[in-house]
Amino acid sequence: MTDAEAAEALGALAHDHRLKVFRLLVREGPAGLTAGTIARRLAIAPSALSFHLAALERAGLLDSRRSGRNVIYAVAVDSVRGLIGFLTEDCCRGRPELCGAGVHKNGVENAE
Amino acid sequence: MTDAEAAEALGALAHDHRLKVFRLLVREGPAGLTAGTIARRLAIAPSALSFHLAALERAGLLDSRRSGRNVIYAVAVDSVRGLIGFLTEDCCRGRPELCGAGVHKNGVENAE
DNA sequence: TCGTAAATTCAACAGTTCATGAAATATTGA
DNA sequence: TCAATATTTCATGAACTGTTGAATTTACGA
Repeated sequence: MTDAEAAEALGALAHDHRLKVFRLLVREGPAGLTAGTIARRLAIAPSALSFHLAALERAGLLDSRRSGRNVIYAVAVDSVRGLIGFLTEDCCRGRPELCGAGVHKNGVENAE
Repeated sequence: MTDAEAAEALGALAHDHRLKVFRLLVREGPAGLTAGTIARRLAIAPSALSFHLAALERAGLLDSRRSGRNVIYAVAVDSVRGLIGFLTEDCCRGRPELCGAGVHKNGVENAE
């Protein structure tokens, strides 16, 4: 992943409507939702939603597939994992104890 | 974390210079680097860097502290973790097997 | 083939963001 | 206090982004 690709993905998420769409689709998982369902649930005008879905898809965060008259959008799981890995790459120069990362390895999370 | 806070943080990361600054500081960990060092390493004009550091700090992604004539910037570890958690919250409605999340629990990562 | 539904595209406008370089502020040591 | 160093602030203009509603495209069923 290049800096430019990561910046595009982050920019795609950096908008209230798109972030809500993204989080809604994260919850749905690979099954996804139709554009119409998303528009109704989030009360976003169809043309605005289409604009935002296109931005998320262009950034690689969503995949779409047609199903009859509907278009189903779903989160692109691998891209999201790639983006998160990119952000935390080589954290603390490989000494995760410096920032408390890595506590997941024994299944214990910080209380918060 | 609210949608607006998350969107601000993501927007702060959605720029080539700021993303490079952030990733550099992730590598350095809590020790951080001075503004001047960052400017030199990334070849960014001081005034532009200051603008970008301020955006990252305003978004809660960096902390700063003064040390003599220098200002040291370091990644705000907890905020970053909070942001990532926010993005993946309730992933696949709690069935991580649907998207392959959770494989970390046994220490095995997807080959990629 | 029509009519309807679902989604996308388009153009215009308002608002926001960013690079630049000059000026200002903060800190140190002579 | 003065000069030097580190950093920030500010004004400008160019480029980009998001909203709106109308028009268009695609698919389905009668």
